[in-house]
Amino acid sequence: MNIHQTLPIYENKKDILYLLEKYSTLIIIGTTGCGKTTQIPKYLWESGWADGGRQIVCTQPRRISTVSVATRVADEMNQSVGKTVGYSVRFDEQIDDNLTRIKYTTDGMLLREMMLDPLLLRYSVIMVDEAHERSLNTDMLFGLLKKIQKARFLKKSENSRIDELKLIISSATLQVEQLQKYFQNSYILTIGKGQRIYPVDIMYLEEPCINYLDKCYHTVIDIQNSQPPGDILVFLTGKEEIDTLIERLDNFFSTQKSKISVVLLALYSQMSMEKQLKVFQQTNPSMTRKVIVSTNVAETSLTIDGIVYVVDCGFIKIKSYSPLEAMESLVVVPVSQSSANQRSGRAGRNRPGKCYRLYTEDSFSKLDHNLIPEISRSNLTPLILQLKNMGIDNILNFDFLTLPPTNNLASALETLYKLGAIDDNGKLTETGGILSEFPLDPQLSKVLLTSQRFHCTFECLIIVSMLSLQSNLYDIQSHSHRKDVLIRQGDHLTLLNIFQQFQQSNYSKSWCKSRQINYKSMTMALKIKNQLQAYLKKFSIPIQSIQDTDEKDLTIPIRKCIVAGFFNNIVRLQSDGTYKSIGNPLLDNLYIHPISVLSLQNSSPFLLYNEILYTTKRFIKDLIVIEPEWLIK
DNA sequence: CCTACATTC
Repeated sequence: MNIHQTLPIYENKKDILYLLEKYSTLIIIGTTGCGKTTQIPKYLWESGWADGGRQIVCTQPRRISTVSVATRVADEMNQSVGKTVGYSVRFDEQIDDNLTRIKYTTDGMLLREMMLDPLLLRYSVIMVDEAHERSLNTDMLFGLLKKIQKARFLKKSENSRIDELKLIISSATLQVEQLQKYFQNSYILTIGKGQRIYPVDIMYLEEPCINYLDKCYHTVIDIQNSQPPGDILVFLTGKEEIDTLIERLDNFFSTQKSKISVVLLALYSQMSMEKQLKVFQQTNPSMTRKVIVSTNVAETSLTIDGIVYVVDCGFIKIKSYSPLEAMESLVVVPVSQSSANQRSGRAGRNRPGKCYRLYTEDSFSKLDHNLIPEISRSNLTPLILQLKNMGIDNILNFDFLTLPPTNNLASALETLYKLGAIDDNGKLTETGGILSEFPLDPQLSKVLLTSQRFHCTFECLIIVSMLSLQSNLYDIQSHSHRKDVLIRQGDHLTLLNIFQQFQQSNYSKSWCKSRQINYKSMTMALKIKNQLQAYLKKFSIPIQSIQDTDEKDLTIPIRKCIVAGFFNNIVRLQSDGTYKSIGNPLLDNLYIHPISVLSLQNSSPFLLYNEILYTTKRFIKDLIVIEPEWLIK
């Protein structure tokens, strides 16, 4: 028997093909490992869905899984990836325009494609995978795909060359009634459990615990002292908790003698690749026991073999957005039932396992089934600009699976209006059209676009690339490691200097390391810069440097461009030494974050910030000094 | 003086 025929999905092959002929949308429920992601596109290809130059596309929420699944499917077909099976993610593409019939891509990439080909006519079937995660891009895809499906259905009657668009929505959880109602003429198909999943014993606390970090500590020690060999995966909410637990466990185990020694490993996405890979290194289970203390990365993004015990603290750190303060922040909230189940499932990949939930069974039953979708707790400015680009003028009428809070929609529209991206009627302007094409936050695109007028595109391109990094630039906060790169006039100019010196060092890893600058972040900034450069060329924007002008203070034009994008983020010095927003009365008592170069010495009456952090105080960071008269425009 | 989940174009 062929190995692929042992996957549970094989039994459903005929059903899937039949149901897809009959219904417009097929909703497939199947657990991880059931083979839906790898096998369904292949079945469709075999049965002719990619004939006549058409393609089958399958979207993923993440880059890594997109590349790895495409590679695996190509491998199963004894081909290299980029022939019949290809992938397309940002910065990396393996597609042959003539040969590729099955394409894996990120949902963000498919959204980009829609801007060029609004009906996505090359695709006969679009499969949206991991729909239960409800990522921002997945939710946006839902609304747009539904619209495309309708439009193609209507056009089909007038133009025989246009095909109906078939959708497959695949989800790991059972809560799909909402999806079935949402997609017309849809059908739910449940696929048998993955054969490779073993049973996991779930243990709850008798009494709720006060300090879950403490409870984690004792639970790990108990497992080590009383349970047979097998690695442990602990879920916590963030880096600091992880480091604390590891330190405490290290102190304990270093004084203990036992037959099986313990290896303590942290896991979070900010870590360097080398450190992450340690988690995957095989150890001899009769000699050592790995204890991996992780954030949510291990719940969805990374899968580690050999885990037998899972310890679940019951909490998760998520993004939350306040439109009134125009501020995103992170909050710790109880996990959802589906997250908890996903976490416990990590214990049963290789053999039966155990999961210790550090809360009571009663608390579990009271948890929400799913978290609030990301679209309801995000800044929607970029998303709405993209919708406007696709001709969706009335955002309130857009068919969101979950309608985001009206406040978030309103504040996004207001920002777009102030940026000049939409007009009084809410229609996309010419500027807005250009802004939406850049793979950037609209405010950053605006800085870049404005730089043409001030002849400093070369400098702004670098600053914008550095600002659009989502991860930490500095490994250690202290300035003392970076004295030679700091520019006292502001953080943006420091970012520019860091990038240029990094380039002069020939992109040296050790140059970064000796200054405690994150190398991963710097290489990402370089990739972003190169990509943006291509877009500038597309819009015929020359990359002029301010150095080539006869400007006296070279920083003034650069600072003016930043104001053009971030005019909402201006603060004024008050008599007590704190800053207050000039536009938003809610933003008061703001302190300069110690990581800013302006924390070293500053008494400027007006500053512009790029970020507010709400920790012990409200801190503003990524700052430059500005002149109030620049604001009148 | 310092509280960064995870993603994506």
